[in-house]
Order: sequence, then C-alpha cells, then structure tokens
Amino acid sequence: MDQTTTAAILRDHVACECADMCRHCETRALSVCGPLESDDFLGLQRLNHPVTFPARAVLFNQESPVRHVFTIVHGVVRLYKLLPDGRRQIVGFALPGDFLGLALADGYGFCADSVTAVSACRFSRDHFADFADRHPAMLRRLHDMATHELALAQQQMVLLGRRDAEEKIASFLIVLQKRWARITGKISVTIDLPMGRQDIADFLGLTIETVSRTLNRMARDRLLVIVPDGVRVLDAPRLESLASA
Amino acid sequence: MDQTTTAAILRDHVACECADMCRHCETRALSVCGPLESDDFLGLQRLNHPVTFPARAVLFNQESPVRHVFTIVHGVVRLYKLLPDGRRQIVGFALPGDFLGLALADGYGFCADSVTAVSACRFSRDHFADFADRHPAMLRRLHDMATHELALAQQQMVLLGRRDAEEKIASFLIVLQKRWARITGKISVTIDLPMGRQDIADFLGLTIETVSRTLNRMARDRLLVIVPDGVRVLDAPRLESLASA
DNA sequence: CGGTTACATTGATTTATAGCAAGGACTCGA
DNA sequence: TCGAGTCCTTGCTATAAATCAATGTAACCG
Repeated sequence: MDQTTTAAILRDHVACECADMCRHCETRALSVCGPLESDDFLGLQRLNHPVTFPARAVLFNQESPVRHVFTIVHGVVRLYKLLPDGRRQIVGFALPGDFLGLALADGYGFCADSVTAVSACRFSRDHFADFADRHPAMLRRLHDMATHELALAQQQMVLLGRRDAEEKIASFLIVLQKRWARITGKISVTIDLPMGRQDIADFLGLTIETVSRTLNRMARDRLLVIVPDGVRVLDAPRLESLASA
Repeated sequence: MDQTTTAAILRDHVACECADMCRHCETRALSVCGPLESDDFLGLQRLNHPVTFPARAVLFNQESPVRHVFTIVHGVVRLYKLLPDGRRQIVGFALPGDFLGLALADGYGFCADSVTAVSACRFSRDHFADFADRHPAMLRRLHDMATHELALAQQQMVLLGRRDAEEKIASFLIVLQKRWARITGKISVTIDLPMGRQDIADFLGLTIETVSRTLNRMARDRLLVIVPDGVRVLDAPRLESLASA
C-alpha cells in the first residue's frame, strides 16, 4: 500500500468519527455488526472507539491482558504465535470485515500487528461481551464467524500438513484472491500481497527462500507475473488446479 | 481398547437407554449439555438418540448432507479431510465429551469414523439447532466450545508448520495425556494410543515410518516405553520441554 | 496349527526444503 | 547523489524426512 492511499485511509476514517460514521461503512455487511437492526446498530456504534495504526504497529500480543476486541475496517493485520526460540507461525491475516476477539478465554492466544496502515473499530472487551449477551442475533453472528474461522483453520491444517511448497503458494494466492473479491465486490487477476515474503513463509510453514524460489519459478512457468506488492495471475486454471490438487 | 472393554461399553450404553439415562452420565460435565438445568436438560435428553458404532465405522463423511450432530460418550473418533489424490490430514481426534457438529454451514467439512468402538448421543441437526436457538445458555456453550476448538486448531497450525518430528510427537503425547486426564479425572503416566501409527502420522503431518522411528528413538533414549496400544512416560520433564520447545 | 492379514519396525536411498552466503533492487533520509 | 537499511533473489550445500523395500510381530481363522 503506498503512502497516498495510507494517508487517505487515515484521513477518511478520522473524518467519519462523527455521530453517524458507521452508516456508510463499506465494510459493515462483511463484519460482525452486519446483521444488526437500527436500534441495536446504534447501540453498538456508541460502544465503538475508532482507532488507526500505522504499518507495523502492535495491536496486542500473546501475553497481554484482553482489554479490547476489534473489527478491521481498512488494511491488513497479521496474527501469529511465537515459539520460545523465535520460530513464528502466522495463524491468519485479518482483512477488512474480520473480527479479532473470538477466542479470548485466557489471553488473546496470539499476537496481532499491522502489516499496512490499519483502521479499526475498537470495543472494550467487557462492554462488547455485555452487548452480545443482550443481543442473541449478535451471539449467533459471533458463533457463525467462529465456526467459519474453524473451517478455515482446518483447511490450513491440510495445507500445512500435507501439501508441498508449490501447492501451498497456489492455494494461498487463490484464497487471498477470493477474500479480496468478497471485500471489493469484484474478482481481480491482480492479487495484492501487502505482506512480505517472510510473512508468507511463516504462514505457509516454509522459509523465505522457498517462497521466493517458488513464486519466481511460477513466474518463469508463465503461471503468473510478479508485480510490486502482488502478483498478476496469467493461468488461472492451472493455478487453481494446483491449489486444490 | 480390548474386546472386553468394548463389549462392556456397548452393554452399559444400551442398558442406560431408559428414561433417565443421562442422569448418571460421567461425560456430562465435559460435554455440550453440561451447563443445562433440570427442565432444559430433560428437554435435550428427549431429543437424544443414543447410538453405538463398532471400530472403523463411518459416522459421516465430507460430502454427506448434515443430518445429525453428536456428542461422544465413549471411545475415539478420528476427523479428517481427504485430498483428491488420497492424501489425508486428520484434523482432530474426538474423545468422550467432544461435540461433532460445530461447523456445519455446508457439509460437515470433514469425515468422521470410529477408531475404537464408540457410543454417542445423536441429535437431529435441525432439532438441535432449534433447541439451541431457544436456549441462550446452550448457544453460549456452543460458542465457547467453538472458540476452544479454534484455539486448539491454531496450536495445531504451529505444530504442523514450525516443529520437527520429535517435537510433534512429544507435543501430541502431552496433549493427549492432558485430555485423558480431564476425562478420567487423574493424570496417568501411561498414555493410551488407540489410534494406529498411520493415524498419528496423518495428524502430525509425517509418514508412518517417521512416527515409528521417532517413537522408538525416544524409547531408546529412555524418554518413554512403548506398550501395547500406548506409551508409558519415563522422563516427563524432558518430554514436556520437547513439547513446548 | 499353518496361513493370511494388518500393522509396525528397520535399513538404504532419494529428495524437497532448509540453511548459508552473496549480491541485487528499491526506498528513504541526509 | 550517496549511503544505509530493508527486502528479495539466487546459487551452493546440508539435512530432515520421505520413499522404497524388506522383515518382524501379533491376531485371527479355517
């Protein structure tokens, strides 16, 4: 994401910190507040503390006490776990509409920091929990999101345990393409990759070198073209067959 | 699990198929019905269709329409996904108290079959969903279980993506030991492994040979002793440090 | 009891990916 | 415009685990 875009995002988000900021939120339909009706919606809106983060800012970490939950509005957040010796596993990338705070029994369980500049709706964990307890539709929504996350996590287990490097990369690209499509409303052959090679590696259980080599081999094989901060898909059928092979 | 035990389980379970079968259920506190009070509890009990399966029976598979949800009462079930070419990833082992049917938006998403003889509470998916919708405590419980599953899934991602064979095996054993401890109420240095080596391999993202070699090397190193259908832990501290390394 | 079967072990060899090291490309700030 | 920093790429080598191939072991059954 370039500086102009980043600045625009931050400005727009601050600009809408007025009474009715959520009304025109393009992320709303995708997010946890999507199914709420007028009164309830306003009630949740009152709990919202909009926040912005520059790139590489920490939202929270494994150990920190759980004070807030978030809905991402703009930007990309990486969620990861660290082993004592420094090895890192990224358990997911949060995109606009994603909710952070589903599994917070004791501690967040993972670290979260921004890959790009990020704007988010922040809620006090306790206030949000109270609200959810008083609104079954919200509880239901949270449960649906949790089970969806669970299904994604199981897919990721298959990927990590039983697929080779090329399949991992192909699958990663296709999944990301579809997630962006859901957010923007249109499929693009250019897939934005705001995260670095090391992040992709730590998500797929590979090293940075293997990610780089595999992407460049795919480019050599005319499956895709590597562009700044992303790739452009040339041979979608072949990529998809690798992804689901 | 030997034949005598298996027979006993099946007999006991059938024997309690009377009006008040759930009252003395030793699995109840761990399971989805744990938090229900008298009236609600009886209501759910009326929906229950107790079922038993011999070892290696199919409970459901990836494609089958979702008709039922289950709570496991006795025995062990493996949950797995298959790739088109036959590669398999086991996404979890369901033990007594575990609930099958959290993530069933479209299709179960995975296959489930019994490793040992199994007895379970079976509910119609629709009846169960209706019941949950009318009982917020149940909805809450389902959500808690879903987020717990999600946390486990994220741990498994770390294991699959960033740990070597020895760490995987050690972690698997320790986690299983703790799960059995929660179910039986006491920690045992003998860890029951009702699943075969191939199942362990498909759970940990290894081959059967690597599982066998690693277990036997651990035995040679006096970390544990291999016994029929399980292992006995000799050096718990060293095993635990491998598991969390 | 011998034969069949399923599962586990063990050894020899291969291979995909990790690890190491060097160089390249781009950004940013002085 | 230079230099420092960061990220990415590429070649070479090492290695953990996969693969291939026997062999071992125990349960079961006619």
